[in-house]
Amino acid sequence: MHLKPHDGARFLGNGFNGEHRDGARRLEPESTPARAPVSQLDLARMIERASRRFLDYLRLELTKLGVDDISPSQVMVLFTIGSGEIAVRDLLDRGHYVGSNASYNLKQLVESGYLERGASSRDRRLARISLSPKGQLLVERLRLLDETSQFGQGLDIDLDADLQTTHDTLRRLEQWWGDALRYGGILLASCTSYSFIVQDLVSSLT
Amino acid sequence: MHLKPHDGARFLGNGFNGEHRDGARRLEPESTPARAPVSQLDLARMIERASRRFLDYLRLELTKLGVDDISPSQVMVLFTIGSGEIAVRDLLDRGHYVGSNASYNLKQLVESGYLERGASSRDRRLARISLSPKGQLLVERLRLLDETSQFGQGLDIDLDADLQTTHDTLRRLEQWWGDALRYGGILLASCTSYSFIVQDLVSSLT
DNA sequence: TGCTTTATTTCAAATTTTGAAACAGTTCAT
DNA sequence: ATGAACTGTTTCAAAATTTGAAATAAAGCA
Repeated sequence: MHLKPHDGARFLGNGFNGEHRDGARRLEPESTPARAPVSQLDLARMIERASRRFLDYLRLELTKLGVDDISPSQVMVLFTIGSGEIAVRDLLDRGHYVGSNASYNLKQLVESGYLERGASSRDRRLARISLSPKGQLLVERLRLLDETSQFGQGLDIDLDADLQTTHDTLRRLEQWWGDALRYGGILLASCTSYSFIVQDLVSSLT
Repeated sequence: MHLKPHDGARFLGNGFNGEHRDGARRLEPESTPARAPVSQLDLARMIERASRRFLDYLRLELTKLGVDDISPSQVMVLFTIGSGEIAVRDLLDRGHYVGSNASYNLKQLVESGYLERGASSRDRRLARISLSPKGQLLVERLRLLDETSQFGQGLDIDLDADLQTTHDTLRRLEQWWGDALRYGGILLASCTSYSFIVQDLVSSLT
C-alpha cells in the first residue's frame, strides 16, 4: 500500500524542520517552556502530512472492508455530499473542488454506483446529486468505524476540545487562504512586506 | 488560477455537511451551546479543504514573486528539507512521502536549480540533498511573507495558542493514522466494531 | 427574439502518483 | 574475501488526477 517496507519503527524521531521544533511533546497545555510559535507554513506542512496519512489510512480501511471500486478521495466526496440531494455547484463550494475535476470524480462515482444523479425540474441545469443506497451504506460503515475508533485511547484529557479547536482553526486558515486568493494575496501588510522582501533579495545577491 | 469565476462572494454560507454544523462561529471557547463533537472524518474533510486552499494560495504567492519554475508542493518539499543536508530517506520520513514520488520531485528540483545533491562519502547510497542558494532565497522570501502576514488581524485573542493546539492535534491524528496503517487498522476496538458493521450491512440489505 | 449569464461537462494535454523492477552500495555470516 | 541478504535511491511505463479552454445546454432578461 505505497508505504515502503522500512517505514516501521523510526516514527517518533523525525525532527521536523531542524531549527524550531524539538520533538513535540504530547500536548501539555501549560508545562511547555515557550516553544517557537507555529506559523502558517508550519501548519501547512503539518496539514500536508496529515492529509497524506489519512488518505493512506482510509485506503486501508476500504481494503479491509473489501471495497475496491472507489478511491479514498472519492469517498471524501461522498462524505461532502452527505445525505440529501445537492447541486454540483454546492458540492464545489463545500469541498472547494475545481469544477472539471469534481465532474470527473462524479462521473466515476455514478458509474460505480455510489451516486445517483438527476436534473432538477425547476432548473434543468442543476444536477441534483445524491448518494445511492450503495453509497449510503459505505458512508454509514465508515462513520461507524469512525465513531468506534476512540483514538483518544488512554490519553489524558479533553481531546474533544482540541479537535474542536483544530477544526475551527483549520477553517480559519482556509478562510484566510481563500481570502488572500480572491483579494490577490497578503492583504494589508503587503506594502511593507514587499519592501522587506526586496531588501532581502538584494542583500542575498551580494 | 483554477478558481472558477463565480467563486466570489458566497463563501460564508457553505453549510459543511448538513447535519451537524451550522456556520462555525468564530471560536468562542466557552459560549458555544454544545455542538456535536468533531470526528476524525470531519477533521479529515477540513484538512483536505484547507490543503487545497493552501496550495492555491501558495501558487498565487509564487506567481506574485515571479517564480514559475516550481510547483507549490515542490516548495513544500524545500521547506521540509530545511537548512542543512539530509538524506532522501530522512526527507521521506519527515514528509511521509512515497519514495518514487519524492525522487521524481527531487529530480525536477535539482534540474530547476533549487536543490543540490551529492553522495555521502561514508555510504555512497545516501543522497545528501540540500537547498541551493536559489532554493534558500525562495524559502527565505516565503518565510518572510509568512511572518509578515498577521492573519490574526483584529481577531480577539490567542491565535497562537490555537495554532499550537492545531499543530499538535494534527500531529496526533497523523500519528494515529500512521499507527493504524502499520498495525493494520482500527486497533483495539476492531472486533466489536466489525460485528457492528456486519449487523449494519445485513440489516441494510433487507 | 437575441444576448448574457449560470451550471455542468467534455476533451486533450500536462502533471502527478503508483508499483514493480533495476541499480548500486553495505553488511554480515561464513 | 565471497556471496546472500539488505538498504537507499532511481527508473520506467502505466494509471490516475488535475488543469484550462472550449462546448453544451438551460435560464434570465432586455
